[in-house]
Amino acid sequence: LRRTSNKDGIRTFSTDTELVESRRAEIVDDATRVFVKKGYHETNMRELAHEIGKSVGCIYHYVGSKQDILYLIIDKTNNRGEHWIEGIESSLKTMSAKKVLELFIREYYTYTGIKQDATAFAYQEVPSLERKWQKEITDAAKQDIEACSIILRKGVRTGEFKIENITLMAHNIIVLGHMWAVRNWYLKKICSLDEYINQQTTIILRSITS
Amino acid sequence: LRRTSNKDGIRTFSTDTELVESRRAEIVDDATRVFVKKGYHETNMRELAHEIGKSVGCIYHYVGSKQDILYLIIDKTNNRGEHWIEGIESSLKTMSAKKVLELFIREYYTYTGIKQDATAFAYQEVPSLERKWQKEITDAAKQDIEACSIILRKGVRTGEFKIENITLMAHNIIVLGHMWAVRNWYLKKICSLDEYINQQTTIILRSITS
Amino acid sequence: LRRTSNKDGIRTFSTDTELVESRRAEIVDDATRVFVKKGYHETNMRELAHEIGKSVGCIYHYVGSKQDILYLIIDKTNNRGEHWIEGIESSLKTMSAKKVLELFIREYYTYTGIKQDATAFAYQEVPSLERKWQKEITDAAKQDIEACSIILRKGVRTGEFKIENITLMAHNIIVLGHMWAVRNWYLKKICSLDEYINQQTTIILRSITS
Amino acid sequence: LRRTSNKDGIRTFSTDTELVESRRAEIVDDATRVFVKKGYHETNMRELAHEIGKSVGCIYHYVGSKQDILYLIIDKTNNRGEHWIEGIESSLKTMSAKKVLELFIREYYTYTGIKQDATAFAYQEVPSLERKWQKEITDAAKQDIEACSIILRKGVRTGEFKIENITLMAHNIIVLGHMWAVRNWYLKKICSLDEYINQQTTIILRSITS
DNA sequence: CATGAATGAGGTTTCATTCAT
DNA sequence: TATGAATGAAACCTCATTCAT
Repeated sequence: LRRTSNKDGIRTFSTDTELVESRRAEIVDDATRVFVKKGYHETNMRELAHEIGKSVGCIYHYVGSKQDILYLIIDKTNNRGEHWIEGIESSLKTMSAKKVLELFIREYYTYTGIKQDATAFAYQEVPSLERKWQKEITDAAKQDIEACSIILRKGVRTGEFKIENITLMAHNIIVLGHMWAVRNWYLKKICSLDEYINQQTTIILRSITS
Repeated sequence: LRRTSNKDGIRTFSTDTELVESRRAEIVDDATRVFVKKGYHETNMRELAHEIGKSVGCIYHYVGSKQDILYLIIDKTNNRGEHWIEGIESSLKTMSAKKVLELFIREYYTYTGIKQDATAFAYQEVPSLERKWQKEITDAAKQDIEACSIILRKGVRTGEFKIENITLMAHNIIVLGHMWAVRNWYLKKICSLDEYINQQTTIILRSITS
Repeated sequence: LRRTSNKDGIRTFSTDTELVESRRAEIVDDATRVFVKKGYHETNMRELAHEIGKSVGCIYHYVGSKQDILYLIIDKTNNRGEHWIEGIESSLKTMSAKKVLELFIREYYTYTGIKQDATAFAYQEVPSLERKWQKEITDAAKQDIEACSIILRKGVRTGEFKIENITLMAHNIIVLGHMWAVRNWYLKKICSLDEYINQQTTIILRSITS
Repeated sequence: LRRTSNKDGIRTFSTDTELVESRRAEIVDDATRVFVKKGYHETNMRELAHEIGKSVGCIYHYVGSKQDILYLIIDKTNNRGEHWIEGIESSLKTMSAKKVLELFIREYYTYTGIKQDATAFAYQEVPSLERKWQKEITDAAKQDIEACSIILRKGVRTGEFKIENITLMAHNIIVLGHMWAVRNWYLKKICSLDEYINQQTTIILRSITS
């Protein structure tokens, strides 16, 4: 049996693209749960298969290796950059930068909070991806910062914001969003996600409002 | 299997406490370098031994397992909480909270920056420690936040600062320090550590100055 | 590390009970041959796997450890107590104790003689089992002696035998059976198993016939 | 440092024969205790050294390898054959074979009983000696049987005994002596060594008295 | 002579991956 | 397509032995 190769560069047995997509979605979602709970390196394929209710063989029909699953999980937490940018650019036409920033923070932090496990997991496991994929992942990550930068730049241009280093500020905003997931073991004891969003928004705005 | 154990609960064959201390220090320092470069899970004990110029057997004289090394590395990046607190409390007697905070940020970020690799490594690998040790590590981590909180509380009391949620703010300050290490792949392209410290100090102060 | 375990408390990855039974039977039989020839401690798992024509991984599907194999081998030479007792009790209803004892000796010694290697091996290796299993093994061993005691007691009651210490005599009969295997390096030079059985029967009967 | 070689063919660093003898005696006696308790294969040299209050290096000054110690232990439980024979032959000149046999059994069983641990240990570990030494050990073991045979032969000649197979009978007598040690886990619950000797003597004599 | 730190080959066991069914 | 038994390379760790002190 020859293995075919799809656009992700991840091998499959099946050529039925739709089936591959749907099975992969199942595998990735379930594996995220399992890996987050037990750890990627600490979970072997037999356990994974058992936990997600599939056979080892079945998994390998839709995915070329264990690391492929890791890649798919991490990739899924990241590939939103373009998505944000589109929305932001149109919003900026009708709203103040401050308003757009508030909305962006709420949306981004909520989104990250929903995918909390996967986000925390990504922080942890990116370094064990092959270098080739690390590049893809970090490129995607840069898009989030770029999206945020667009808002900040606009605000500075309109005089709403006063920011010394826009990229650094955008970076701060993005990583503080991630921290809800990464440091949830600490933060969940001091506030809810909603409070976190409100309070961080206040803090951020105070530090950039001119 | 008679092995003595020292205060860390980490097994060793040697009873010469001083030798154990010094050999462990060597192992931990060298292993940090190797693990950071190649990854903890991706480096096997033979490679590690070769890279650090010791034999496998020699390593296992001073350490009970591979994970013990991981623990010692992570522990070393964390056990400073009490240290900060002492200095802070005495400084607060003679300086303004603002001044102490500036000094604290500079010191903490510099310290974290020097141990950049170990700090980033800790973020990545804490989840693969046994639960027992995770507790120890997170307890130590809380002390850093507590140290910072002391300064913020004082500033609020003296009216220098205006802060809605002190713990959250302290948490922000601490994690932004860590981010220099964790996100160095991105940040090093936009500023130096010194610039990072200066700019973050400005941002933080703007967001809390009353 | 999810592994199911069957009634023996010996771990396996398979849930197919029948397959487990049959593969274990193969492993135990073949391993007995190999261990007897090369020694348990002197044979490593790679060699064992090679000699029995299975892969190392395959062995570990059906058995949790090397010592499990040792236990299964030793257990197999022992778990017959109940079996004997049944037959003995029914025989004693229709035959004289002397006749039953003669038959028992012949059967027991023949059985032990067939499993010569395993019997000798058990004498040698029981001490290297964990204490928990040593108990199981010695309990099983006691049943053989009990089986023999039943015959002797009956004979004493009917006046056929005159025995000072029935348990000791039963013990003698059983261990002299084992000795064919354990001391075969010596005994095989002086008689055949058949001669051994006949002559020991004569000796035993002379010492207990009233 | 070259290693010299003494008459046993066991290497030493020291050429001071007397010191070697006395240190070896200490090592062998203490090691017997340790190996009997924890098992030969289950005790490593570090543990052994610790338990017998010597350093690893010190042991290796007087003994060439771990197996050498095993050999010396086993050898010590066996090399008595000639000793018995001498005494027996002179006794037979003045006493009846029956009387000499009684004395022999008492002495041999007592001697074996005193060295119970070493005797049991020898049964267990002979197979893990190199073939060359196994030969030496079994040759020594044969001398015990030969010693006993001399008595039986004399008794048959004088008409005191009636024995079908003298060697087998001698073998029985010897191994029943060993069994006190080997099966002590069972026998100690049913009689004392003294009772064991008395009762076995009775049983043996009943089976050979004409 | 005595010590015990150091060595590294080799032990047992795990586990990603394959492939016959 | 789906299964899970089988594979064997490679992981972690042990331990008999050496040798500088």
